[in-house]
Amino acid sequence: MTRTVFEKPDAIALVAEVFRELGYEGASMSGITARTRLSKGSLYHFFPGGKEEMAAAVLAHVDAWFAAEVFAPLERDAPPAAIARMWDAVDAYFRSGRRICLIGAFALDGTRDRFAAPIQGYFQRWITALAGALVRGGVAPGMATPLAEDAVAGIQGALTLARALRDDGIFARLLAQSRARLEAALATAP
Amino acid sequence: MTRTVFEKPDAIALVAEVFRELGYEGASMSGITARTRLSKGSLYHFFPGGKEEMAAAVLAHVDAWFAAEVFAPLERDAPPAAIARMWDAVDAYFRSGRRICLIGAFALDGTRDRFAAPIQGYFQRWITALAGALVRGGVAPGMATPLAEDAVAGIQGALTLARALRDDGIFARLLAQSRARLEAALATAP
DNA sequence: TCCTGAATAGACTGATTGGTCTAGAGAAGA
DNA sequence: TCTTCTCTAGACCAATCAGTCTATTCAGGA
Repeated sequence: MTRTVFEKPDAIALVAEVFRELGYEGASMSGITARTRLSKGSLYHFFPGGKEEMAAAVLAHVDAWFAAEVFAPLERDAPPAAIARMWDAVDAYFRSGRRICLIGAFALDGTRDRFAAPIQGYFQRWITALAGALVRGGVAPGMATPLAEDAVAGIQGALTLARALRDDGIFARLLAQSRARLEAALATAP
Repeated sequence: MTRTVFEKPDAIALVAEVFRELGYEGASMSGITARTRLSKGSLYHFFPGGKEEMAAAVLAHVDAWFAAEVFAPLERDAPPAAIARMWDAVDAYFRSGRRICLIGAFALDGTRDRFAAPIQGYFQRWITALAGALVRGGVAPGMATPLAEDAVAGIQGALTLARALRDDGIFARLLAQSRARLEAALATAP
């Protein structure tokens, strides 16, 4: 019998795709084993806490990606470049709306209470980092947070509409509108 | 033994709240019977097709409410009044973000494929009706659809953020921003 | 008053669930 | 080569799942 050896990061990425496709409750252990080709033995070896630990690991994995590619640049780099990078990263990550935001989906799900802290932390940090970049870019502090909230909400809404309408163009169209609003705010800033 | 008699519309409303709370996959029959206080006998009497028929009835019920309270007025009434009514209806229906959009949640869920047609129809009609009202209000046809898409996406995103952040104020704040954008577009229209 | 049929309650069933456990494969160091 | 330890395979388990079925309760018409 051939033995394919995985490492934990591989397992997390595979499991993430299953949760993305089926949702937390919809992803049964048999569904996960079938799609990932990982046996129950492997899965429980990597995630002794079972499904809940798998989901927590997946959320942490997504959060880490955004922290490195989006949040940290927003907190660190020059505002216009960091914000431009954010839009590009978002479009690439969500594959023009064909991929969903697991953290957003979990927020709407019955799963919300179980993972409240990481879900809240992810969005909170995103909004705070973006608002901070806007302020550093010259936007009035009182305007920065509403603008940031609007941009993040716009992205989540765009993902919902892209999935609902199965329209490949709408995600990019909506992103372009949100992006233009932020750039207009930066352009009129002192 | 006391016998509490329900009618189908009552059953639909009760079941809708359970799906809202637990999601489609997360709502087991025992969970539904426990929360609605309807026995399996009653449930399968009203919905012989089981869970799937329950969910379809619930989606149709939500769609009918929006059709009557939002879409038809947008298609029929004077644009500024109809659009104002839309914002008020949305804020009231979603209870300032404490209630979620079942149709939006199903769109992100693994349930999406099962209910693709009603989900797509709901959002499509909303966007078309709103864009039509904007055009009748003097907005350039080329601008109306992007504006309408942006408004509907903004509402869905606001629901996601309200749930994720557990912030009672953010939903109203985001709605006010989207509303102001539409009103600005109408005000500058000829 | 007796029917009829809609509505209800909940025991029951086979399939599936999340999770456990044993057996063994294979890589790495001694 | 032998030993050790990580990882894999999948049989197995109790609990729960969606769905069926029978018995019963009522309300309304005849």
